[in-house]
Amino acid sequence: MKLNQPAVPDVLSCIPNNDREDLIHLGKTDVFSKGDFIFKAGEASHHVFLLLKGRIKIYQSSSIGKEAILWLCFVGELFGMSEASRGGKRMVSAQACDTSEVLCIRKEEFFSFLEAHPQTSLVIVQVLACRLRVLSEVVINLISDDVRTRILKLVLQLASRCGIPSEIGLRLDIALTHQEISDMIGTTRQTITLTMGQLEREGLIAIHHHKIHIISKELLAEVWPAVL
Amino acid sequence: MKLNQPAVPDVLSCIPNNDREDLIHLGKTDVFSKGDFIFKAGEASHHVFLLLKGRIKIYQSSSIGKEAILWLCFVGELFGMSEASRGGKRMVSAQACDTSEVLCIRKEEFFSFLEAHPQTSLVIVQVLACRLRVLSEVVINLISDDVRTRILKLVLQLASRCGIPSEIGLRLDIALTHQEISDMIGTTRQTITLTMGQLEREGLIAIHHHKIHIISKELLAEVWPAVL
DNA sequence: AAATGTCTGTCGGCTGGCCGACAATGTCGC
DNA sequence: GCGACATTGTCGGCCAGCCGACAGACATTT
Repeated sequence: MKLNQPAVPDVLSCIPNNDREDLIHLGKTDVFSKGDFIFKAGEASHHVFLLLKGRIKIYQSSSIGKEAILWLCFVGELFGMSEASRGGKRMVSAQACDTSEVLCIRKEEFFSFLEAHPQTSLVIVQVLACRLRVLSEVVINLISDDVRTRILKLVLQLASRCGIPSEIGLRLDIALTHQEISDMIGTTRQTITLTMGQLEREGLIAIHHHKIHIISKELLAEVWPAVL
Repeated sequence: MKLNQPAVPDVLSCIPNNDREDLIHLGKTDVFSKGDFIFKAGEASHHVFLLLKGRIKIYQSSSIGKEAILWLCFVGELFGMSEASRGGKRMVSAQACDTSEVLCIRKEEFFSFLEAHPQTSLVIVQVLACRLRVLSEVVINLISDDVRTRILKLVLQLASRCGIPSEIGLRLDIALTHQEISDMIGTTRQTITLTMGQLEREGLIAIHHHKIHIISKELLAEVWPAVL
């Protein structure tokens, strides 16, 4: 199964302390409730966003109505930057998965901030590089793995970003619908229902209160090598 | 068909003039012949590379032996950066498609150069952002289009990067094998042979001397809207 | 010109996963 | 508690594209 989990730098905690203060004062905070859009594909891109609280999904819709979730954004991460850096229209949409607090920064201010803070610039380079690696991994998985494997890899990947120990193993601390999972690995809702059912029956994972638990020793060993 | 072709900033021509000089003096030039590896997956990543002449393909191999070509690198573009920024092993391989001249820069020197040249840093951010958009597009295409559409989109995409006018339409100025094409869109060599044959018979494209020519008015209109 | 390797063309069988359809089971607002 | 809506579970039919196999076409080397 061998997972190359690239460290995902969370911007806020990676930049120099005084830069952080300055950056936060650059924007104003907005609150979005579950389901609200921070921006939609097609809109002009004037801002860059920093997630202070909650969870955001970044996704792109295809011409035939399919949606691909390209990135789940956790606290401390920056988003909406790759389009803002070019200007022009948004290609992707950003939607709140939970009630979320977002710092909105005008792109002109953000980029002149970067120009004035070279160390933070380097952090941004690393963040983008990291996303690039993750997305490359998604491409490889799409072309070479079947759905079962893709689900397992997704679960492991998520575990390393938001897994918390529980009585029966490791719980992924986010509630996902089958539809969302399928949009993350490029398959259909029905296939997810089917395959996750199999994985559950095989004793690899369990679902409680809409959250995925990793319960097989083998899977746990991949995310948690230190403990076992 | 609607193609979102993001401008691909070629680093060399986008950075300030004096930065360019300095950057070039930072590294030493190496020559690779067709088929040579600039680096391979699994190696330690000590350098960042700038392509001065030729063409490089960046690809990743999966556990079951499939290869995904993630990026074709043209003159002026930087590569090997996203892994160098993290340190650790290469996840992808870089192989010369033609005889190529490459400027090799030690990563420490490169990143301290960036820190000292904030404007160039911003260009790098844009380059990465651009790759990210292209790769997102790849993901979307993989999950929602059939092979025929994926081939057409690839052809249009390549046309905008290396198309040159010819008597019968637009010629893509690179020789690609069917195997390479299939690695770029995530399918098999046989399917490419089959589908490209259909496209040729339909009069959309033509192959001469191993190079793809776009000959249908409709396709040309997508890459060349100004001319028609 | 023989030998060797790489690339293209073609075929048939097989199957993973898509699609539509429908029922059952939450879940939320009022 | 009761609709209204979102989510999950399940099934059968169907087909795009995978896989293996092999033959011919080129190109390169010796």
